[in-house]
Amino acid sequence: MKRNSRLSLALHALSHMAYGTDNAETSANIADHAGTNPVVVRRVLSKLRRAGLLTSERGHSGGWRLARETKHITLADVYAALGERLVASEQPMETDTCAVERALDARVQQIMREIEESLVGRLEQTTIADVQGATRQVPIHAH
Amino acid sequence: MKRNSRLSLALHALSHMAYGTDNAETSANIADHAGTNPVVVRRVLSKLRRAGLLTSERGHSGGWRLARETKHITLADVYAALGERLVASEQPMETDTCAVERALDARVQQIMREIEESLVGRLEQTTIADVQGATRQVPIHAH
DNA sequence: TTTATCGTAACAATAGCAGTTACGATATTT
DNA sequence: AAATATCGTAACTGCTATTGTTACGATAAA
Repeated sequence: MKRNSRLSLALHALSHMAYGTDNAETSANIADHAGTNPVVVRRVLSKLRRAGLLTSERGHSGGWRLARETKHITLADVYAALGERLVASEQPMETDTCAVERALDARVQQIMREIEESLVGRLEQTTIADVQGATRQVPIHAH
Repeated sequence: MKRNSRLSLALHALSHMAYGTDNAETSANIADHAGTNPVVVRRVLSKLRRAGLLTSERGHSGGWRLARETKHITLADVYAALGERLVASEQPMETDTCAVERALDARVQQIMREIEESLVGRLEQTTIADVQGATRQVPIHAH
């Protein structure tokens, strides 16, 4: 995995869990399928848990479960849960520059925020159910 | 500067140059105003030059000039010139996984590409002239 | 009691990127 | 011609974010 791995890992994991039987998915299992490490999976999914998108159970036969139907989880939910800001970033304004530069800086940051908002708007239009989409009818088998 | 520094530096520099007199802007000058280093500026602006967004002249009294009017440079032009891919990334598909996983992977990547496209669509809606926008009437002075 | 699992801390390895120095190439100015 | 200013670019350093990994305690089922 490389860039945007958290977001794509999250989407991967959520979609994968949606296939699942009643059993909870373990982070080891998810990590296997996503080609990464159980701890990395737990790191990412724990953010989704804090945001109420899924639940986890400790102990023997524990694991992860979706907290809602896939069609009620949007990519914007996931994006927010991860705290991602792909476009805008929170930069404290420089105070030692002249007025023109400060104004220009503020304007650039405002534009970036507007584009970030528009990205989030787009993410709201897609759900995890949509991500499953075309793959949903593929028969389930033991991996 | 920190995240998305290349994009925001590019916007900063382009907007700044649009204020300019007939004289070319030097990378040292731009770097000063953007709070960074001349080499960093040249690194970023040379990509914009290769994309035909601006020109540069070497030698005494050389520097950078816009190649077009600001209203004919969109943020999508800049984004493409920089080769940025904020959402999607070109990941070679894993070949050693099972069919379900491959299908899911492909689907996630497709979704990311669609969102990337939608981001670019949004960027096409804004020009450098728009970035100047509210700051344009601020009087020019010697910095 | 054993086993499987999450939760989390700590650390190592990596990658990407900004910053910096240096210097050649080039063009203007004097 | 010489001096000067500027870009173009390579090479290197340092920083930061991220992923990978190990370890271990807490917890719950078998």
